[in-house]
Amino acid sequence: MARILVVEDETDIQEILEYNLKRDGHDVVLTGTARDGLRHARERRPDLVLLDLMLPDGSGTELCKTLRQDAATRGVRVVMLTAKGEEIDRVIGFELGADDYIVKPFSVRELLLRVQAVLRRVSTGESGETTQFGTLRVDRGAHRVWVNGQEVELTALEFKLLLTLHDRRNRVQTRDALLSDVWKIDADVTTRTVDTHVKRLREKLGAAGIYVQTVRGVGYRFAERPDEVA
Amino acid sequence: MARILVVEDETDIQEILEYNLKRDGHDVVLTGTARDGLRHARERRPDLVLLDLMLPDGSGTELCKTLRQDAATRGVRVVMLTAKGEEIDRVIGFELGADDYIVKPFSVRELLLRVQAVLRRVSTGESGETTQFGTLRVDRGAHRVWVNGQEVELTALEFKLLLTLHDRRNRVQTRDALLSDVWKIDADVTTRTVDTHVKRLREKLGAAGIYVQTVRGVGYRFAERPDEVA
DNA sequence: TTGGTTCGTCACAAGGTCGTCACCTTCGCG
DNA sequence: CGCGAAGGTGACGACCTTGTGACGAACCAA
Repeated sequence: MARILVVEDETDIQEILEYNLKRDGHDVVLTGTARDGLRHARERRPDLVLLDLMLPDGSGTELCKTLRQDAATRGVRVVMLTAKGEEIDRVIGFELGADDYIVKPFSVRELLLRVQAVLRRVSTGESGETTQFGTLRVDRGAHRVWVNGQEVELTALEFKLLLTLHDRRNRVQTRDALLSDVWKIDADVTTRTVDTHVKRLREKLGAAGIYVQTVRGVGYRFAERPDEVA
Repeated sequence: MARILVVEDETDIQEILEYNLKRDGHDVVLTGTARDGLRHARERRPDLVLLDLMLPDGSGTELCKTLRQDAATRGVRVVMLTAKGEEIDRVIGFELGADDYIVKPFSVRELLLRVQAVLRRVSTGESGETTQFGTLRVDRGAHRVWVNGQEVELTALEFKLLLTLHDRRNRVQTRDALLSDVWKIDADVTTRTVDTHVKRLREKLGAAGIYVQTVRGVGYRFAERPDEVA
């Protein structure tokens, strides 16, 4: 189905990834170091690299950056794996050019779904960096947002909130889910905080604010139109 | 909030789990053997199974595998409980498709957080969450409903009621069964409340309201045609 | 330090939701 | 047909949820 390179030093995680990815019909190669990872990536040009943030011989972020810049690995998709609490978040991950970002411990299902999603974007030619959604354009890497071509200034938190909603569009997100995905692990905030930031986000998005929909008694949903067909 | 099956032979752990999960608003059933666990899982279709690795009548890994393969328990989430030192089985647990694992002795807080996280993925993770039933289309993830392509706005409670009826379609649900499945655990309401909400649901579903059928003296049934029997 | 920005919380108001009740309609049965 | 019971219906009030503006703490750059 796709060629996937796993760069991860913990052998049990390696095994889990190998077993499940192969079961999903992928062609899997395992490496435990950044050096081997880069070599394999250049030689084999995998479709996707699953990349641990913490590696024995260097950080995964460096490798990620290299993969992005190296001509030999142009077009390779990168999904970062990070342990909870590591000083990186979604936004930083995206700045490095990662296509997605998964926090350990992760559910196997979730991982497979994300991998599928990234691969799907590859095959449909959708860019990993910027996405157009209705009148809204988002550039993850540059951290910029436009509504009808007009740039909108968002704070880091608002941007992250928008990304999270956008990435799970057409799915209701409970306030708790948003809190755990957008806010820091140790953040001690109430669910009402989400409301306030949703309000500010809508405000800044202007006309595109209607994409952020309230599902009363449940949470928020990002969708194009009220009657959109799922 | 969710139906949780605990398969664990140590009674003190059982008690801790039961107490805390119930306090979190979950509906909890306890079993101590793999056999009972499987039976309950098939009958009750819990949202989540908390599964001890070491059971008196067989390993939890076997049960996990069975739960994954059995059509009657499709979609059930599994969280494995393992004693320290059973590290090897951690990998096996993931390979078998467990959604998470927790090492004993665990902090109650951590357990509850993990359970929450896994349950949240249930409602947001799965793809292909829309089902077509006659003229009715339901998207669980987005919390949206269409009748003949026209979106219908349901409240959280109405939506849950519809899902519950739909999931047990062609089978009569007594008012009491609906109350315990749809309403909060501590809800103190009369069975007539169900009637009222069925009425509101039918009203909003319009033409598709005929799917919600009254079985006089018993309860309600969700079916395509009035004479359909399961 | 100072000034500006960002963010979390609060209180309030508007409106939505839900449980109940009284009354009406329908059904099953003789 | 008439009766009683079960279920449908409409209305209402209590409660809950969310949007909103304001405020102060924390942070940061100059």
